[in-house]
Amino acid sequence: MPKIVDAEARRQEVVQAVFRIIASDGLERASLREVADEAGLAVGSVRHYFASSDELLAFSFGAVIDRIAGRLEAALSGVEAEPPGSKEQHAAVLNLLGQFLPLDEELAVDACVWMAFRHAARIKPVLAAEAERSHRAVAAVVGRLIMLLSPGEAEAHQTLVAEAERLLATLDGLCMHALLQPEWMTAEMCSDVLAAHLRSLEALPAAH
Amino acid sequence: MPKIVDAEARRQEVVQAVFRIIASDGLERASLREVADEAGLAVGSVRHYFASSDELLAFSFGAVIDRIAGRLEAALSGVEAEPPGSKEQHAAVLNLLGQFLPLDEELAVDACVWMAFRHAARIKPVLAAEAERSHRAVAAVVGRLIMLLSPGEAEAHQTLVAEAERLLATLDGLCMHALLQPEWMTAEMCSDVLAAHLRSLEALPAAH
DNA sequence: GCTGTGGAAGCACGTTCGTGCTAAAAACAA
DNA sequence: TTGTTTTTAGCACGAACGTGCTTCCACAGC
Repeated sequence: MPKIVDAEARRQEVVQAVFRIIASDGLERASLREVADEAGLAVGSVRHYFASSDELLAFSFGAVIDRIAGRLEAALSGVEAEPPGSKEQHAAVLNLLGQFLPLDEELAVDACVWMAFRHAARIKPVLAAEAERSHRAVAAVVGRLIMLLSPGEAEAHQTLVAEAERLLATLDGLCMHALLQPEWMTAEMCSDVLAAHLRSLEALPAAH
Repeated sequence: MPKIVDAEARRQEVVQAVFRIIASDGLERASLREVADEAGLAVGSVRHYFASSDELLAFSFGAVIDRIAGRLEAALSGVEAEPPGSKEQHAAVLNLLGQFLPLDEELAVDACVWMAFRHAARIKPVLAAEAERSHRAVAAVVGRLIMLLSPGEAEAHQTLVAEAERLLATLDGLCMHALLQPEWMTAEMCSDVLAAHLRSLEALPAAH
C-alpha cells in the first residue's frame, strides 16, 4: 500500500490558500501556480487533488458557501431560541445579520471570497450551479428570519417575499460597501443601518 | 498636417468597445487585443490613444462614472422640480432610484461595467481614485435625496447619514442581485422593494 | 509635387497561464 | 529486501497577455 495522506485535509489546505489569495490579490490571481506557492506545494501536487483549475475554483466556491451557510444556520437557531419580541431576540437577530458583514478577519476573508465568486459566476458557467445554491441557501435563512419577525400571519405572501429580498439586498449592499469603501462604511455605520432597517421592519405592519 | 480624425470620438468608440466586452465577458477579458478587435482596430491603434492598458481601463471607469452621475443629476433635478409629498415627486423619486438598476439594455451595461470596475478597484490601485470619486458622487446624490424626503429639519445629522447609507446599500444590493440573479430579481421585485423602502422612509419620523 | 506629421498596423520579446505527460520519491505489503 | 501504488515534483507545449519599437499610409502645408 502507498503513502497515506489525509486527502480531504490536503484539499482543505489548498482551499485555504485559495481563500487567502482571493482576499489579498483577487480571484484573477488565483492561478494554479500562485495557489501551489501559497500552499507550499508544487503545481503537480495541487493538480493531483484537483483535476483542473475550474474544479479547484468550483470546490473553493462550494467550501465558502458551506462555511457561510453553517454560520447562518447556527445564528438562526440562536434567534429561534429566544422569545419573539424580546431584547434577547433582537440581539440574536443583530448577531445573525452581522454574520454577513466583514466584522473580523475570518468574516472579511469569507465575504471577499464569496463576493468574488458570485461575480465571477456571471461569466464562468462552471460556477453557476454553486452560485444558485448559494443564493438559495441565504435566501432561505433570510426568508425564515422575516417570517420570525413578522408579528402576525396576516401579511401577504408577496409582502414577505419582498421584505426578504429587501433585507437581502441591504445586507449584500452593506457587505459590498464594507469591503470596497471601508473608510466610509465603518462597523458603527453598519450597525446603525441594520438598526434602522430593523426599525423599519417593526413599523411595517403599522404602515399596513 | 496629417490625417485628421476626431480623437475624442475615437476614444469614446474604444471605451464603448470596453463596455461591451466587460458586460458580456467580464473585465478580465478586456485586454488590449480583445478591445482592439471589438473596436475594429489594431492593438497599436488603441495604444495610440491610450498609452497603456491601465490608462484605458481608468479612462473607461471615469467614463461610466460620468454617464451614471449625469443621469442621477438629471433625475435629481426632476425630483426637486416637484412639490414635496406630491404624487409627482414620488414618481420622480422612483425614476431616480430606477437609474441605479439594470432596467434596460443601456442601464444594464453601465451597471455591469460600474460593478466590475468598483470591485476591481479593491485590487488595482490605478482605479482607486476613480472609485473614490464614484462613491462621492453617488453618495452626494443619495444624500440630497434623503434631505429632500425628510419632512422636517429636526432629524439628527447622524440619522440622515445612516439613512443615506441604508438607501445606498439597498440600491447597490438590488443592482447586484438584478445583475447576478436576474431570474429571482425581476423588475417587479425591484419596484416592490423600492416601494417598501420608500414607505419605511416615510414611516421613519413617526417612529422617532 | 514634395514633404513631414499624425494615425494605423504589426512584429518581437518576456511573462504568465492551463494542461498533458513523465519521472522521482515515499510508504507500506510481501 | 523487493515491489506496488500513492504522492510529489517538474518539464514542455501552445495560447494569451502588456509593451517597446518599427513600419506603412494618408493628407495638409509649402
